[in-house]
Amino acid sequence: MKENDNTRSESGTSFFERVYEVAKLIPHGRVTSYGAIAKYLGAARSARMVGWAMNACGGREDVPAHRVVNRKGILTGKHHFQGTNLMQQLLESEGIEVLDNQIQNLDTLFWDPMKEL
DNA sequence: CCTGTGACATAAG
DNA sequence: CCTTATGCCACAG
Repeated sequence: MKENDNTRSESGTSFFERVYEVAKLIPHGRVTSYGAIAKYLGAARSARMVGWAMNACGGREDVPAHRVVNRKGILTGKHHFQGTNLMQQLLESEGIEVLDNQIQNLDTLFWDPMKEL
């Protein structure tokens, strides 16, 4: 095996797609954090990549990016949605309480892929 | 190979 | 919770 596998663009299974896969696994009415997803993928320190993956998701409506928030439960990425309040609307539509861009009852709504899967 | 980037996480103030 | 700074890592060019 070559340890020097620069640019692992193999098999089309990029780190990004894995993020999308996990995002799709998020149950309705639940939320998770970028770090949790990153950790589940084996890259706990790549939480930023998770967010960046979402940025690249553009168009992948299959990816419920609105269910992914930062550790505080704040809708940090809402700026990337088309509507300023679109993200919140989506969350509320799933029965999630959102106040001032922050998810309420986060401890109850939080969904950890490491724990649930 | 190097540089830039980014929707985080953590620490310190 | 805020800002500021640092780390960290994968990907694009």
